[in-house]
Amino acid sequence: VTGITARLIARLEQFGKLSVPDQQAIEESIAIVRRFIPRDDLVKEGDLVDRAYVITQGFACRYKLLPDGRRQILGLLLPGDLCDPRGLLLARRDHSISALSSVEVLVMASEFSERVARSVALSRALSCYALVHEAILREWLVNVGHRTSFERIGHLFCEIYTRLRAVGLVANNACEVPLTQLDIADSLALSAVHVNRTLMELRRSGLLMFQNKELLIEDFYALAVAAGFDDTYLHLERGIATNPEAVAS
Amino acid sequence: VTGITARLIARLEQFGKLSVPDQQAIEESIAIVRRFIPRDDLVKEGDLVDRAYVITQGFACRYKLLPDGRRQILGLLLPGDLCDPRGLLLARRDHSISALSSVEVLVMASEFSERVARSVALSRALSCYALVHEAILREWLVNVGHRTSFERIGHLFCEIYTRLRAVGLVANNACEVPLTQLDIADSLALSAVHVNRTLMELRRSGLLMFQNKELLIEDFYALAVAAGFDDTYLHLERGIATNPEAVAS
DNA sequence: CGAGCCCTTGAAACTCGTCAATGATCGTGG
DNA sequence: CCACGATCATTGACGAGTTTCAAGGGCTCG
Repeated sequence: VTGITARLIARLEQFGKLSVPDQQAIEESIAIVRRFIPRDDLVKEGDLVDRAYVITQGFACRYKLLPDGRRQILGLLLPGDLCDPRGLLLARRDHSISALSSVEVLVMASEFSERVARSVALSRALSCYALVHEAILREWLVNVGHRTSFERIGHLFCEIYTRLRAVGLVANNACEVPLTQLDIADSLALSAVHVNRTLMELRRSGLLMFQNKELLIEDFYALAVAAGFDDTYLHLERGIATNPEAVAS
Repeated sequence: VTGITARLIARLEQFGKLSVPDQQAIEESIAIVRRFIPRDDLVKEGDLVDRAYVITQGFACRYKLLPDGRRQILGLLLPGDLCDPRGLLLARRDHSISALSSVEVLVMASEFSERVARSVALSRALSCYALVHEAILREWLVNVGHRTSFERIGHLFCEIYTRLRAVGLVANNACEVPLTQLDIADSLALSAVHVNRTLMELRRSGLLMFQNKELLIEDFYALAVAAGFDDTYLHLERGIATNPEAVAS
């Protein structure tokens, strides 16, 4: 648990130094651990939003269900991701969150939001954090809107790979990606059938392997080029990630 | 100008009462007026982000250009919209903003962000505001991903109509929408040719008229049903828009 | 009066979705 | 221990929605 909070703090400090009390606010706010199985909803649409939480294991996703029963996945929540720290600001959530694999989360105490409000640095860091996720959402719109199925899948895997690498979950050019082909299809607005075919095409082209929930990318650069992936939108670089002038202020 | 700030304050107060000093912080932060002609960039990708501003007249959009020259519009900025109040938090912007019609904006003074940081209520209101725009972005993803061209265009017009109505720019079931068919195409990830054809289909079906930058919706409810539009994601209702528990805290 | 932008229309090509059926794997209970 | 249902991956054939290419016309503005 300490490892997770340390990592989370490091991640938030990417956007500006946090004081010791700020760091304590995070550490002391961790209340309980909850576990979910695949397809379990962590939060349902229409729920009164409640606590913030941190994903510690597994993949989850934000999604909306359409009247015809189809599902659009709106974004992935990976280990280390902080969920809805400001979520409690809006009355009703307009989408749901569910587990894609078995998932473990750390639920933050309800005082957390008050402590955040009291700290300028913490508020600022969480706003930055939210901005990054908004940037990811924008990139997904571009992905779904303007890329071929081949590029879309490649791009999604580039994003996952890069985000997992940032939290130390990539080894030997490989990482665990517990997504079904249907999950990928719903993320990219493709049919599962077409994802299957395109996945084989990607494998044949040698750009990636994806089997048994294991993603292997031999030559990341080659895949990135083929998929039009540019990691700027993930705002991962420490130091470059924040506007120096804003930090100074 | 006072009308605009009054409206902006009212809009932010949707998310919680603002004190008199908070309101003054907004009023006194307005620095200069700038004007842009269509296709002018207000902010370019890669720019060091700078000031916040308010659109007072015209339509602008966030967009990304793809390597092949195609453009994906990521969201519309309508009169009354506040732009990037937290924008200066991230070092480099990952997208551009340009004028779609002739546009007039009020640029906020650079102290604005400092004054926001000092006020808990203002920070909170701006976070809510950002959350609403994120919700709109999510709905766009659903729109592009899972709806037919007929529904997509209908949905976009429903959103524009509803947002303009909220700022008093709808009269006699009509409003000015200075978008070209190409703008619509780039917003919805369709070709301009197909937008043209679908627009005629919409007109023939009697659901809407769109000619000479003028949008007319006789029976909004009928269009909303046909397009699968549900305005929840715009979080417009005053009072219902915020979580009472969070307000209390 | 010409240039540029926008709207309109037609025909052909293609990507991708739908429908349908088969296998593979796995956990559960009989 | 095996049968069963469930979930997921795979494959083929067909059809539909959209894109692309191409060309023409209307409008505005310099």
